[in-house]
Amino acid sequence: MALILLDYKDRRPIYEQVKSKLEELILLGVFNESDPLPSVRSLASELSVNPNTIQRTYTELEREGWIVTIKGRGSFVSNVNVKKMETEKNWTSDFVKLVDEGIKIGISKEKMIELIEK
Amino acid sequence: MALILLDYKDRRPIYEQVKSKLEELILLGVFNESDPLPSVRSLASELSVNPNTIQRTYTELEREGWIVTIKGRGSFVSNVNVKKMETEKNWTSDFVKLVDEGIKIGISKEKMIELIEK
Amino acid sequence: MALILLDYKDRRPIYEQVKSKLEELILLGVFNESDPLPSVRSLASELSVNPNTIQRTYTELEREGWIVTIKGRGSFVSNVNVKKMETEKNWTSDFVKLVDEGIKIGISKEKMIELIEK
Amino acid sequence: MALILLDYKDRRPIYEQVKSKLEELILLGVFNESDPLPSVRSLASELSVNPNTIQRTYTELEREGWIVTIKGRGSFVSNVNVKKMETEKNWTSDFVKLVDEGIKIGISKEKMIELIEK
DNA sequence: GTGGTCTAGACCACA
DNA sequence: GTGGTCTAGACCACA
Repeated sequence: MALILLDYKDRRPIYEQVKSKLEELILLGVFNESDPLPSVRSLASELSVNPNTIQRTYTELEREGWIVTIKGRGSFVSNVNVKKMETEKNWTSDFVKLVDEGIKIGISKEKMIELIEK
Repeated sequence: MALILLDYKDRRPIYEQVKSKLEELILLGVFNESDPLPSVRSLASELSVNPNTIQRTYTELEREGWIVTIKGRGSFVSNVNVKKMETEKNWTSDFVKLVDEGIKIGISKEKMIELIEK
Repeated sequence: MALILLDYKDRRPIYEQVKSKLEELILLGVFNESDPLPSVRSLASELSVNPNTIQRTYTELEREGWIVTIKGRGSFVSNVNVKKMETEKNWTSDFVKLVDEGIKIGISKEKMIELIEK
Repeated sequence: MALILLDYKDRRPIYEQVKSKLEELILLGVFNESDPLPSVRSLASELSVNPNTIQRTYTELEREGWIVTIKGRGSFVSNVNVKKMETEKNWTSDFVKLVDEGIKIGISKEKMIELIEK
């Protein structure tokens, strides 16, 4: 089973879809620190997209510190814990803000919890 | 006790701060359908801002269907239930989206519920 | 065949629907000057509505000079020509205004004529 | 020659007169998609009105999708074709309604066409 | 009294 | 330079 599926209805560019899918896989521990990512060419052919598109994904992932690329060797996951904490902190801040807003407009905590458990 | 307090750390314009405060008060039932809102001038003097600023708040609230204004008479709350449903629907949609995203990056439902109950 | 048909989808009050139907019938010459209108009761029962509703229609028609009511005799069409001219004048003024506006927004006279002849 | 002339006999507020004049100019193709509109301040001084008045005109034009405003850059015409279709549709609907009403009160199609060609 | 519009002019953010 | 917000204060229509 493929780990990455492109979504035709998603209006973001492909390189960005692939980028956020890879970030998710790293955060979920499917790829761990120092694990090699698939090569640009192999991932491109698996998804039937142009290698340039995947190249762009990898370049951006490296720029943001998710992976390191070693010439002639490949790309490897890096800084998992830093990234995990960063992402979790941002999400938590958004979540708390939205919960506060919900309370202000009269939505009960029970209703919120129900929405989560559903 | 004043119902509305301006927050100088809030970077939104004053007319918008007052607007969202009034929306909250309507959603929470502090102002009910057909209740008169304070007049433009009286609210302006209570908050020590220019009447034009409050005028703008009321114009936008009317445009969005929160209140109806009768010339020479004043402004009155309108459509409370419609607005309640609209606002709740939008909030719920945002919330569900954020919860999904949280799950994707590995945040447990327990952690989310904890953030709500805190 | 009944001359007046109520329209369920019309959101105006019944007395007003009947009123404008009667005005049309007078303007079109179905009822001529001095002709008697149906009695309040007979028209009410024909349309299956409350006589008070038709009473209101007739009161308003009299107030605006379309008919005269003679106690014990009934209601009669009056001032047909005055009303014809008034109505035509108002309609023409609206029409000319709308045509001007159409030209301003780039609608050709040919297009307008086509809309009429269709 | 000035493209916009204020009409002191027009009882609508200035900001609204200017607004509908600009809409006409866009519909007639005097301003095309992506064209810059005059800046708030320059149009205000050209018409000898307060910049706030023109500011209001531009804010409403943006809210209704006629223009897009880029802070520090200026305001630009947008969505010409969408707006053309919208406006034409509304006008046609009003026109057809008025023609129907005219027929009901006994005005001949010939008379209508004459009013248009005059 | 109420809201609606407008002027004159300041100050801010963005580019 | 551009637009966005705000103050201070006038004058109008409506009731």
